[in-house]
Amino acid sequence: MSMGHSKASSSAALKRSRSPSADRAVAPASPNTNAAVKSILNSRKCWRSLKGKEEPVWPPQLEAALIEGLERYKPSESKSTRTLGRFPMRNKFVADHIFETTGVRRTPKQVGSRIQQLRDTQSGKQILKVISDRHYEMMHPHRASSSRGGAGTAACALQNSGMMPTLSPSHIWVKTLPASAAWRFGSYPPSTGDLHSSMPRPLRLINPTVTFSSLSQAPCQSIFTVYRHGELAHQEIAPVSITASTSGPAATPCWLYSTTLVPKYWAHLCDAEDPTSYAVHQEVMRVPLSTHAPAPPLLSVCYHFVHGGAAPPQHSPPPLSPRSSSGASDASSSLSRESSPTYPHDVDAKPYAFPGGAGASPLVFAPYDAGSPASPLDLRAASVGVDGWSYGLQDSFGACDPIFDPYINL
DNA sequence: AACCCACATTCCACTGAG
DNA sequence: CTCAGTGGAATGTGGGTT
Repeated sequence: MSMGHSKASSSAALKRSRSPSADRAVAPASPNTNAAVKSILNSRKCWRSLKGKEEPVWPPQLEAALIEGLERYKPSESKSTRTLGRFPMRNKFVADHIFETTGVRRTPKQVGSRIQQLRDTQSGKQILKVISDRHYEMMHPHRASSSRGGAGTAACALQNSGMMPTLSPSHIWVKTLPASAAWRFGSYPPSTGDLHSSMPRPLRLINPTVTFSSLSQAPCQSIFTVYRHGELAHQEIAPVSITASTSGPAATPCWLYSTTLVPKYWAHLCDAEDPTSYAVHQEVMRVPLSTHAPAPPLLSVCYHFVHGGAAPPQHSPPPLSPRSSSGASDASSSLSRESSPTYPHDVDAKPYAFPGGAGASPLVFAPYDAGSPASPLDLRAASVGVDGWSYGLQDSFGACDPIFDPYINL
């Protein structure tokens, strides 16, 4: 029988190499997808490259797009779906999704092959099981989810299996202009979910000092990973300074943690004509770093740069099903509630109610005071914010809830 | 040399349109 | 009924590791 598929990638994979950045190279994606992808990446032992190229066949960003595509896929009602337990057009959907999100073409056959591989790994099996369980439930909504172990997300599978690797990042969108652009005021209404800076500026006009707060003091450092077009571009560790503040709720003393965003790379970002091609992932880790029992980061944030005049991508970070189907950013989703790891923490996790912020909101984004254009990229408690936009964290230190669905308070 | 692993290719069962 | 299209299991391939 002739194959009905286009020939899968004529360039057979001939080279293997160590992960391009397997330890932490996860392209910025949905926090939940990130968790799943991280687990998959952690279980990978080596990477094959396309023939004649250094490019891996399934680099982290494609892996993320694949998982994301699987999450987004909704099976159509068909006989084959019901009787065979198959998912019609799933591989094609995923292949298209990969192309749409990464610009890289992978054939449905390659997708199928990769999925087959994933099924052979423990973490991949868990992830695929949860995803396919949800697909089954879409086709058989009357069946109780418990019969198949419950529907959820790939990340949920990891958490349930105790494999949740790390805290998933919050996402912050920084409206920016090309390096050569003249700075002008402008704004657009925020979309849902994540944080957005209030006005577009060239990066060089932003002071890259990031400040956040906690009710307790713990020495830590920032690990920055810079991605360009989803590819690892730079990595560095930066110190975090701690200062005392008395501006907490009801005059509760708290600590302000300050760090510079990618200090060795910031100038490079400022010079970039298209800063939107970059994303910066920050993880704040307790120091000294434990060598025998790797701790999850205290804080994980992805900074995205978007064109000032344009609305930020609605799909990035791509929401996962079932959240994607509703389009809602739901901080109380079952996922977020179920996903708190049990890592023992010794740091306070008390809420910090910022002025004007919702009591339950993990993040508070305070309005910009347009009076001072010397604007640092100021991520700090609203009560001490001077300029730019303010950013506060609740429950972040030690709580490690992977979902920091922020409230935007503009 | 044997083994492992990532990925490609082949084969098969099946659906659905014509 | 035929056949194109599809998903998935089985098998093949080739480079790295032991």
